[in-house]
This record gives sequence, structure tokens and C-alpha cells, in this order.
Amino acid sequence: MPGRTWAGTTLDDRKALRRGQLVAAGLDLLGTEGSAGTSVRAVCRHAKLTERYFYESFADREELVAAVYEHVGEEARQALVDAVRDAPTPVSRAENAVRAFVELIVDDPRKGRILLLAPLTDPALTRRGLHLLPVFAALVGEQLSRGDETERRMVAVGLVGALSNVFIAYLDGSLKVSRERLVAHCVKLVLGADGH
Amino acid sequence: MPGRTWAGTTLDDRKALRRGQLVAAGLDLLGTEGSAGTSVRAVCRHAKLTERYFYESFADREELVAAVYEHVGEEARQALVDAVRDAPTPVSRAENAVRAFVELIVDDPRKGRILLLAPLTDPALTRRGLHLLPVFAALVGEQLSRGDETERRMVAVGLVGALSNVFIAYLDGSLKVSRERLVAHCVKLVLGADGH
DNA sequence: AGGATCTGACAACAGTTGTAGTCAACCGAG
DNA sequence: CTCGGTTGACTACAACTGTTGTCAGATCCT
Repeated sequence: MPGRTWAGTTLDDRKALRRGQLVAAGLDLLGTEGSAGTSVRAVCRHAKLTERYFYESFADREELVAAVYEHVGEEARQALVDAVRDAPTPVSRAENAVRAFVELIVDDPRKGRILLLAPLTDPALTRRGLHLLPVFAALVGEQLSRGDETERRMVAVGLVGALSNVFIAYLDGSLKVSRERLVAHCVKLVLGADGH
Repeated sequence: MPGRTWAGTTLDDRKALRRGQLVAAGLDLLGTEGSAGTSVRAVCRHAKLTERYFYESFADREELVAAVYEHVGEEARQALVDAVRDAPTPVSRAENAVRAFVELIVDDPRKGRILLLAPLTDPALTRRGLHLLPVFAALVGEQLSRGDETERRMVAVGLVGALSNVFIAYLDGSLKVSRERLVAHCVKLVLGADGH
């Protein structure tokens, strides 16, 4: 019972479409204007929809922000998984992963800002503890060869912090360096964190 | 011409005292409730003063936030300078510096949160580019022995990011580890960033 | 005691926020 | 053609924001 069709599309189709527009608008605003500029009204204006449709897809502002963050996070996770698969040596794995991530955030700095900055700046995300960095850190930690449980965890947390900071500096232009050199340095960080 | 004395204190004295109360209240709110909870009204409520006295000492909300941040930043800077002075070897310098910083933010996590998180989360600080981490990073960079200009800069940025992330994880309890071990690990990070 | 000065509570302004509701217009299936 | 689901513009609400202004009363010097 998807309801009767309308202009060739079912109601659910259009609803999903509108949801997509809202998420896209949220991604745009959160990635450029930042958290403060991402209000329900601003998102609706940006998506050229009215508030009514906002609450059709999201219970409140928080849900939208979470959806945007998870959307970007999933994209990044997928990119990393794809990059690491079929890479035989640890060195090539690190290189591929770093390169994939750099490509993602250079192609679209909004996503980098959302991934790295938003969880620190938006109450809706900090309140939920919605923080993918720990998740990535855990993944990294599993790859490490040396040390006991907490040792690996500390190393992973530090490594993720180092990478984040370097990326952020690169993103906002305060670290002027070629992309190749950025990648090379990050690879060195990743490798250095493990085997030393 | 300090004006006539009042209840034993001059006007300027009381004005400075009120300013102190406001900064203290701002520190408390910014370090616990975060940026969103640090409104002019909330600060005044917290300091048990009325808005009138707020604008007696600060032109606007931004000035208060900046004052709080600079207050905490100066405290940290002083603690680091004191810790490093009279430490002969690079190793003892690193150890003392890390220990001093940990003491500062363990004694009072509000200060850690302000120092590490606030510049990322509060528009009043990001807008001013008021970010002490780059300053610290620059200081660290000068201490490094190897590499050319940009190389040192990248290393310093990464190191500061690693330390920040470890501290933040420690602060919010997601990194459960003894203080001694935290210090030891951070020292290792600092030393490892340079001589490898 | 008189009078300048300082204090604190409070109101007012215009703005934005999240969230909910109303209502006329539209559209396509029967 | 008509009727009901769908749309979008709009208003309403209460809560908050930064900021400025008012005004009665307390305080202390002369």
C-alpha cells in the first residue's frame, strides 16, 4: 500500500527524495557555515522545502545533524575499506588508506570539516557521543602489532589526533604543502606509530 | 583620581573585582556547559551580578569569552615556562612540561576543556583566530632539530594534535589509564616526534 | 543631614530559535 | 467533474539571545 502514485512517483519516493534534499542541504551548511548556521529554518531554505517536510523526515534538528554526520562517516568508512582491500603489505595499506582519505576531503572539504570538526562543535553530536574518531581509532588499534591493550589504545588515539590535526591545518590553509607531501608525511605517521 | 572610596575600597577596585567574578563565571560555564551555555545572562546569573556590570567590563559577549580563554592560556603558558626552566636535558624538559600540563588539566578539567576544545567550538574564538595551539605548535617546532621549515611545521602540528587528542580522551574518561602512564606516554610522543 | 554617587532589580527592544498548526490552492485517480 | 490526498506559504507560540535603558533605593563623603 504505497498510496496512490503521484506524478509518476509514489509518496514514499517523494518523501525519500525530500529527505535526501534535506540531508544534502544539511551537509552543505554544516560543512561551510558550521554548526551555528545549520538551523532548521536555514536547512529548509537551502533545500527549498518548508518546515513541514523537515518534521516529516526528522523528529528534531538533532536527528538531521546526526543523519548528516552518519552519512559522511559511512562514506569515509567505505572509502577506507575499499582502499585497504587488496593491498598486500602494511605499507601499501597505509599509503592507500591515507590517499583515499585525502582524496575524499580534498574533493570536498565540507566532508572533511564535518568528519573532523563537527563532532567537537555541534552539541547535537557531542551530546550523543557521536564521535567516529574513536571508532577509527579502535580500527587502527586493532592493526597495531606491539603493546598490550591500553598501550595500543593510547597509540591509536594519539595517531588519530595527529592525523586529524594535520588534515585540519591543511584544510584551513594554515599548512601550505603539496598534496603528495601531505600524503607522504601522514603515511610516515601511520607507520611510525606502529613499528617505530 | 580613583574616585572617592566606598566601603573601604575604591571604585576601580570593585570594578576589577566584578570583572574577576565575571571571568570566573565564564570559565566555569565555558568549561562545563560549553559554548552554548555561556550567554551573557547565564554568566551574570552565575556571577550574581546584573547585566549592567557585564557591559561595565566588556563591550560584548565576545570580549568576555576571549578574556576567559586568554586567562586560561596565560596560566598554561606560565606553568609550562616554569616547568621547563632549570631542566637541563631535553628529556627532563619534556617530562616536566608534560607533567605540568597534566597537573593543570587534572586539577581543573574545565581549563583543559577550554584550552583544547573552546577554540574549536566557540564562534567568538574561531572568528578571531584565537587559537593557542598553533602558538604552542610553533614553539614546539622551534625546538625540533631535524628537517627543513615545513617538515618541522608538519611534525609540530601532528604532535600537538596527538597530545590534544590523548588529553581529551583522558579528560572525558574514554581513555582509562593511570596518570603516570599518561605522562609517560606523552613524553614518549614528544621525544619520538623529534629524534625518532 | 544633604546630595552626589553607586547599586541592583527589572523592563524593553528587536531578533532568532525549535516546533506546531492553519488554510487555500493544486493535482490526478475514480 | 468531483473528491481526497498532497503541497506550500504562512502564522503562532514560547523561549531565548545581546544590548540598552529606567528608576527606586542604598551608601558614604562633606
